[in-house]
Amino acid sequence: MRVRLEDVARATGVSPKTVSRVLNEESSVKESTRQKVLAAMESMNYRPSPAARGLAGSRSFLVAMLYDNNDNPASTYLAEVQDGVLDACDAHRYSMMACPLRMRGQDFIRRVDALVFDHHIEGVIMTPPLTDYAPLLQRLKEHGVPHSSISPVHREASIGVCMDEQQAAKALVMQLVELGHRRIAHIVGIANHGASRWRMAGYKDALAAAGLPFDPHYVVQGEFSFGSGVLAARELFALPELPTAIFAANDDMAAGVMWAANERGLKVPRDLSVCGFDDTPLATQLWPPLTTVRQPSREMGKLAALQLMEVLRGRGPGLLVQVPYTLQLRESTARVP
Amino acid sequence: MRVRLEDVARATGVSPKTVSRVLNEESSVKESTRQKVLAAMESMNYRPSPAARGLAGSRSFLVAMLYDNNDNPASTYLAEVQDGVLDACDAHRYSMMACPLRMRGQDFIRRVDALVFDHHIEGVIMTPPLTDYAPLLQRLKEHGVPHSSISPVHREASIGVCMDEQQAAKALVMQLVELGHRRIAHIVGIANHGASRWRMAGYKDALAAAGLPFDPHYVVQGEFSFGSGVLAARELFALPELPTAIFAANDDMAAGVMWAANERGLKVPRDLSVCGFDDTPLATQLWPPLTTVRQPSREMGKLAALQLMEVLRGRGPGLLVQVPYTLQLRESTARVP
DNA sequence: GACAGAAATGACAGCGCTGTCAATTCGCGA
DNA sequence: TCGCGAATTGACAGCGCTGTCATTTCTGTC
Repeated sequence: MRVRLEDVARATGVSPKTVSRVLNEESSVKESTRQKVLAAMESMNYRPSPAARGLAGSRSFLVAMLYDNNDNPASTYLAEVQDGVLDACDAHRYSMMACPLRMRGQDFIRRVDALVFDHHIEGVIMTPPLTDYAPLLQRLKEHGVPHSSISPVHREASIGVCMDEQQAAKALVMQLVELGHRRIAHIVGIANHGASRWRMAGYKDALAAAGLPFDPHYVVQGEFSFGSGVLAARELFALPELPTAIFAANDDMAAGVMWAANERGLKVPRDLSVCGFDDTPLATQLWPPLTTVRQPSREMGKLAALQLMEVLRGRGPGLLVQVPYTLQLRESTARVP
Repeated sequence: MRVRLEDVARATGVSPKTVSRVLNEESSVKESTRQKVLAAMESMNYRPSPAARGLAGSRSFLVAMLYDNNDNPASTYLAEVQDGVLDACDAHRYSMMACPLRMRGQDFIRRVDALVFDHHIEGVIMTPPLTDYAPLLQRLKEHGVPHSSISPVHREASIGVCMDEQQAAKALVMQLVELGHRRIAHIVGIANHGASRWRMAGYKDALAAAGLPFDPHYVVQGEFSFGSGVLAARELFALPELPTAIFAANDDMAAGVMWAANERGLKVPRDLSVCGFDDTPLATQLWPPLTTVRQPSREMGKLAALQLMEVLRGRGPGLLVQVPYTLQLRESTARVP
């Protein structure tokens, strides 16, 4: 029926345990034996049973991708990250379970416990804002589950992947300055997201570098959603002196700004320059196409998963790797008339 | 350490096998016994080990969601479907593996075999165009794996979920007719997708019902992507008599049409009415907001998964359930001047 | 009240693999 | 050549559950 480890052992003339050792890449196997076993596995088309490995050993070859399910602000982002994670899993013969978590209530405890106890998941990959949700981190720590974070706020203690968002935001706003803009507004994202902080910090950095004053009136609170971008823009349009450029902390809000500009009869980029952050597909689907910062979500998912697996395979402590950003200068920004 | 089935048995005073029977909802257990066992499970917080169940029995409590990974046209759609599937899995204590498949090459065979042999998945949920990919269906059949389809082309032989897209498209185009439009163009989706056929058929139905002639010049081939929408619209704008309304087979292409309209200096909806299909988040983020048909993707994912589980639990042959559509009339369509 | 047949329950082996620990073989200096 | 620690390998039990088949306990009938 099924080719078992024992069959491979018999074919090779060694004990099942030795085959098991080869399978698990344990070091104490003579190279010649290893080759023989590998050859037999290959020719017999042997495929280990995850269920049996899970039952007998402690390993399950399962990782979980945890993400916030409360609102659905950027499902494109999640989809891309997930694709990247799956890529990495594929390469290392891991499987991934997608696990949406509701942050309010105790749901996440139940879910995490289920993952750990029922499925013996070996590790976790998280996206913001879960990356910095203390109760969750706490629970993972209690269970001793390694985790890899994508764009976590606390960079010191984390493994995973991040981008220098502050530097990217600064570069983006500097572009606006170079185009002659002096009244540059910023729409902030959800308060406790790292992304909000860094992008805001970059905005301030750029103002400072350009010798422009920081005016709190030009900073409006948003919450990463299209609708909040509309509202924030309306607020800015009510100011006595309109900004000539608006930097929204993500593309969705930037789209909202452009929507509100249309509503108000302002022509982008003639009357107003707009830029966002993330370079979601939306960015090139707006008219005019949106100037933004490309964040390689898929790549980041993959790298985060790879870092996790390094840890799981005991190949090192795991790193927080940094990926480069790219400015995407498009038609939604222009020189001040 | 861990509460095992044996522990529950001891606490209840029955044999492990009986507890197992309760766990698997087998019928030959006296009701009073069943209650006792269930109570014990509850109070001891017993959680069966999927690995052990998978090893011993034939069941794995795993289903796979298969989707096409070639291009990434509508990741929002996939993300919503996946959320729905996860919902259903949660309710029935199943786990889901996300499994992107490349249709070209033999990749899908390797992947499917891996799912079946390695993970013993019990069933599969598929999205278009996989739902009608003969080699895949063939392979699933060979393995005897039940599958549930979302919007499959061949409705007779399938279980899963669908929507009356033809009727929906017809209703949408009828709306345009009622607004006074006579020259209504259509941008078709990728050729072999059921969605393309049905939406086209609904378009024709509406023309016929309104007594309007079908003019092939007003039908342009697209491929569901934003870019293809732009190209198709440019083609239409090159016609001697411009259409007064364009029905694109999905929202992304409709967004492309609006983009091209901007490019061409046409004002939507004053000079041109535009409508799409799917009601993705994009629809409300465009200016003006897009008239479209709401397709409840998340609900559809959930229902497809539920149908699959009905089959897996032997509760019936499985149905192809139909979900209702909703017209979303927004500002991208207006009365002909 | 005895008995056939159905309903409910239990004993036991084993799913395919790995952990533990013991046994064997190897390499090398004395 | 002998002896010893290190490098390899193997024997065996058991992970937590379910399939098979035997056994016990109910039913209802005459």
